[in-house]
Amino acid sequence: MEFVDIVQRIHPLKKEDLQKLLSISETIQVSKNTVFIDTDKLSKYIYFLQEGICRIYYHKADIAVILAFSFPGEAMISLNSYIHGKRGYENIETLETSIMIRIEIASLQSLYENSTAIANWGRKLAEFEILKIEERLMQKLFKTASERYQDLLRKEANITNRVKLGFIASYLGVTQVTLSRIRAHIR
Amino acid sequence: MEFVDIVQRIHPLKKEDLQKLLSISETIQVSKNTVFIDTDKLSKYIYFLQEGICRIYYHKADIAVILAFSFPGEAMISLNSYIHGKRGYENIETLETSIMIRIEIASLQSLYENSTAIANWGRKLAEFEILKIEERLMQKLFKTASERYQDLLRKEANITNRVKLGFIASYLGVTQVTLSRIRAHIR
DNA sequence: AATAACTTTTTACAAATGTTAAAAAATCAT
DNA sequence: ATGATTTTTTAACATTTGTAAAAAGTTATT
Repeated sequence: MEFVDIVQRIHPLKKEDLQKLLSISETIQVSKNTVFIDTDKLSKYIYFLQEGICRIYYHKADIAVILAFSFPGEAMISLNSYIHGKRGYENIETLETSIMIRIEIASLQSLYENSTAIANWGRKLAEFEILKIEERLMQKLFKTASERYQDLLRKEANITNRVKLGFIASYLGVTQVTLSRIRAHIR
Repeated sequence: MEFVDIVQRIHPLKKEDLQKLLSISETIQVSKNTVFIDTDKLSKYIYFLQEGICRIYYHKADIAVILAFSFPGEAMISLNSYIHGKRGYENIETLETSIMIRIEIASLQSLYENSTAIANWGRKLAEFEILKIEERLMQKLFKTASERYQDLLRKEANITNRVKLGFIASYLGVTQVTLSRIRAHIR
């Protein structure tokens, strides 16, 4: 998906404002298994995934718990860095070599202060992030691991070929043994 | 907490912009056990709780699952109404007679279009909501029901006098039987 | 092709939570 | 205050999920 389309889908901008956003964005390639947003570090950038797949995870004691996978078109940020300019909690890692657009948060924020349209774009960006997280929470509250596994397959049919089952089990909030039982049961 | 303080804590506004916000807000009293945001209905307002306590809940099949309690100072909205202007999923009900400030969403949105400062206020409001939901999700992922119960007591020591345990169990995501076991174990 | 390293499934058993029902305790209304 | 209603706890049993270890399957490397 083109970055311009990702931007316009959030909140339509006139050429002039769009140009301002594009002028502070750059496309980068990140190789496989690279942690580009790191717990306890300040993240200077907001990223938009264009190609590839990433995992967002947190550390609980010594094990990693996967909160979500990111697919093309989605924004990826360290929430605490973006919102408070402080060190964050999430790790985000590429699971495949990925292409993404990054924007320096500081530059974006100065656009927010100087353009009503871009401030509203930033508002819609935040609002859509609310819906994304809300969706995750709802899924967690209302659906069984088995249902969530089947939802994931429906959304990304070949994810089991791209992401190992241990990661998917972590995302579902069950052990890999339980996921194996779910898989055995579905067939 | 005064509404002006709630507003300024989200994002400081100059007198002029603050005045615009105040001019479209009104204080209302809502009596106990009133559902003022209702599943499947469009909610025309955003609310800020000044006094009282509310529960945010969803219906799963025939039972209600409590997502959160709202305390003074917090915003309460039907997310889908606020963001998409469509019917929402959450129910919000007063558990005590409450005082709240309400603002018509449509009026607020026209302020967003015409004031950069208020657009940025709306952006910060959305960003803080992200953090609130993120916090809920994190608690759900990383903490046991027992830990979350103790966290709740630490935050609102007398909540067990104001909210029945069946509601607290629903919020914790366990049955009331399990909550009784937790309480018996803590003592 | 063979070995090593990693991933996934299976098994057996333990621990935690749910379900249902009943009893006990607390609260409310007259 | 007393009986009625609601809320909370306890008990017994069923079900689900976790833990640990072994087996089977897959992928990478020499």
